[in-house]
Amino acid sequence: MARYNPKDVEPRWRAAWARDDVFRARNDDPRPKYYVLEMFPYPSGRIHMGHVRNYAMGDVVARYRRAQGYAVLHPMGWDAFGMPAENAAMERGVHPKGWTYENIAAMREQLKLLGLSIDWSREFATCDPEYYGQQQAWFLKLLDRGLVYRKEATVNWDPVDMTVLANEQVIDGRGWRSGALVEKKKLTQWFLRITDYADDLIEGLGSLDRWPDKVRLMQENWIGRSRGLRFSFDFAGDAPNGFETGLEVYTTRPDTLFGASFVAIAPEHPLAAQMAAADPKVAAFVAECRRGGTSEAEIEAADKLGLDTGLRVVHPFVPGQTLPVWIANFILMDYGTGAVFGCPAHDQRDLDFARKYDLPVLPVVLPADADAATFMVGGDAYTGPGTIFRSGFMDGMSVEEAKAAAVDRIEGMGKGKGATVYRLRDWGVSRQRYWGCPIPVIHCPKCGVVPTPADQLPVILPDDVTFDRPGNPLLRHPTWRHTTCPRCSGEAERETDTLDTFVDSSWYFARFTNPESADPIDKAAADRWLPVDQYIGGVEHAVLHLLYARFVTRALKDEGMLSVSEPFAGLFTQGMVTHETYARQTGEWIEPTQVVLEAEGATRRATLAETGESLIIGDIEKMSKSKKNVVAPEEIFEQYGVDAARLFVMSDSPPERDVQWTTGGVEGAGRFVQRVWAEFDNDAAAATQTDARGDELRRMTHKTIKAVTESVEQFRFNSGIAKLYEFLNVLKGFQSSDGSVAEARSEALSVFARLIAPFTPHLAEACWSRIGGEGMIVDAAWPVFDPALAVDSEMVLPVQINGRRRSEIRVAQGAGEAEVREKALADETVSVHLEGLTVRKVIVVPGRIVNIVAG
RNA sequence: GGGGACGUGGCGAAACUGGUAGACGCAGCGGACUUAAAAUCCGCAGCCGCAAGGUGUGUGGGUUCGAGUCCCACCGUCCCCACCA
Repeated sequence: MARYNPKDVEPRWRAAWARDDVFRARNDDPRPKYYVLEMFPYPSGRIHMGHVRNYAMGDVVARYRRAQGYAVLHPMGWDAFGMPAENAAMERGVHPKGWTYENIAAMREQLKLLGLSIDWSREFATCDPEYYGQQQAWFLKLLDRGLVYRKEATVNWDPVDMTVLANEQVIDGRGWRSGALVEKKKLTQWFLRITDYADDLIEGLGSLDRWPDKVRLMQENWIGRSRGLRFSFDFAGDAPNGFETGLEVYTTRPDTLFGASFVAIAPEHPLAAQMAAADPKVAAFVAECRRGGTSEAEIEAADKLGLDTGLRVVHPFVPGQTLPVWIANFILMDYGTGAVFGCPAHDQRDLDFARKYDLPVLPVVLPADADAATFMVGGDAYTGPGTIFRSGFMDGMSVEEAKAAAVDRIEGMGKGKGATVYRLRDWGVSRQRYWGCPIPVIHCPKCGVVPTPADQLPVILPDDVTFDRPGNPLLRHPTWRHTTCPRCSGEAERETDTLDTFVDSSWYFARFTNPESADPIDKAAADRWLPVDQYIGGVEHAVLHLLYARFVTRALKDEGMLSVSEPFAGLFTQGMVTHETYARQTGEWIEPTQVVLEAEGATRRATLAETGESLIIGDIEKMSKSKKNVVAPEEIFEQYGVDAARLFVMSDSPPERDVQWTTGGVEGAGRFVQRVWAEFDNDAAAATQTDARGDELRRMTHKTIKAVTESVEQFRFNSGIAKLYEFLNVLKGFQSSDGSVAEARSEALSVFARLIAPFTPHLAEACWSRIGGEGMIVDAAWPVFDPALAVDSEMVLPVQINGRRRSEIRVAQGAGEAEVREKALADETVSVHLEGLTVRKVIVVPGRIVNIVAG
């Protein structure tokens, strides 16, 4: 018997799959389709364990569906534009293009080692002109439809990457890549009108029943729909210039209008700007507000600041009552109208502000158990339900009734309208970077913004650029941006901004259906394959990529290029690969490969291999270079084999949860691979008769088929793998030398090989070949579960007395309740425990349990 | 501040719609093989107890014949959003 040598066996099977081109998906394949996709990687140059886990999971699904007879599309590509390539260019003087394609080549080789069932013929990178040129084509169609526009806006400026960031890319006031504090800057930028689809994007979530609730909720919160009232206050006395129709505010609490004691506007509000121009005191205040940062800590610490403008507005419901207009630092210009009315009694921010500046606090919502005469608001605003009081026509109404009544009244007065407001902003897609898809428009001094004519696409990035200075290389290229206007043939300039790389990844799944198409999307191919049946990736894209992709899919559908609204019918968000960290007493991180671990009972010790120096065992964290807790996949493949690595990252934790990489764990997986092979290699078929022992094995076989199938269907790979371990342990007890089980055993081996094939495909091929399976296992059908063969003839029922397990009885399958009851009461151990007690009740749950209630 | 998820052995974790808690793996312990070690194989193992038995799924209550699972309160950890009117 030879030891199984993955280094020898695995490459052979990969070569065999490639030789037969087994994973190529054909658009004219008549079988039902199944599209499996994992979020495509950024070509950093090296794969890491996170990739191994992500792509192994997708491969399990793809191979399982293939075995079930689906026409499976499982493609791979590269999310290849972006900052790291430019950083490399600046740091090491390499060209982003060369750097990127070299990384792709290196990573492709590493990914291929994984033995994934990928159709490599469809591979592309988003930085291929054939891809981004098509992106430019649909971008111009959206421009034509008015879904793309240009405006001056205050944007998030990352001073390190020297580019604009979308709101989604600002985390706690810092750039998501650079970590630099983001600044506010006014720039003319390109936007995609995602807000046009805000409602539809929320509605659509309802149909995504195979998405995690968490992600749907995050998207819903991100879009942030709120219903309220938009209305205008008239000014008392002369209205400022441009505000003749009043000061417009937005509120979700029109029911509290009688409790209003001030109106506040944002420091960036046009009215504030106008007053600042005339009054240095106002100007100074506005400047002070602008200084505050936007990070969490700064907002937490920031005091409410306000300045009374001296202007007053008229209360819409109370004749003669006026309210002061303040400029306040806590009002956001880009939400609602940038102005609110303050009702301190029922809003905490308004209350804090009112207490600071000594403004009236007027309760108008009375909690159920409070007394109207004595109810007061102290330091906490009351935001709960209740009855409206001190509010004229709304008195006695509930909060909800009053909201509707106030909206009706304001609408009747012609002062405003019920309105829906979203937190979601339009998607700013301009990036002042080189390594991205050029925005295909031309700026003509006479004609304005002119789309690049279709026959001049793609607008290709020039290769001859320099990175010796920060900023956008396209802007300082000597010739690239100079062109002629397609309309008037006069001198004109190309747009030098490039598109946010999230645009690239918002439609690649559609391009995979026919990457060769002369149009952006081959509609027939897209109709054939979309939506993606199972999409797999990290939860960090819950609101970025996944929201953008849903939006672009809708926009392209409205353009007639796609038929689906939702690109991903099923979504799975997988957890990360983590590793324990080790550090010297000095705090210096130490790589796992240099650490020796020992255990004494429950105590674990780590020492430095070289010196024996005692190390600190730190937290378990996501593998990262900075903590030095990374394990290189290639070294693991070399040492234990690809299958062992794939098996381990899926076996130890539920797929949605983080998995902790341990040497012991992967060694265990490697041992299992060896034991599986030994079991197959040992097998020598003998006689073929089957008896009770054979039936017992057959029952186990069919129970395992059921369990593993369900595990794969429900993304519980860890449980499925555990069942396979168990199956192997049982199988060992049924050797072919025991002639009576030979037939059942050969069925068991055949089933085992096919069940494990999605997880450890190389090993499965070797086993299949060893038992003389027909063809390759990639083409073998998934085993079929036969319930009749899984039924035990006898079963063991636990017997409880007063809910405590005391004994167990053996009964025939399907035994009647009376028989079970009788047998339970007759049981010897049961009688002992029942001594001195009276049986009051016996509960028999068929096939489950017996509980005797006695006292 | 708002929203959400989760708390099970030394560790990662199982447990279908309420029905034998801890499957499977890691680490551990014992044994076989070996001159020895490694590897491999066989076995033990929640905790307390020699045993009988007791006890046990973050804490405290509740519903139920029966609760890891359902309900209430609390404690803790993690994630998302955040001066969003």
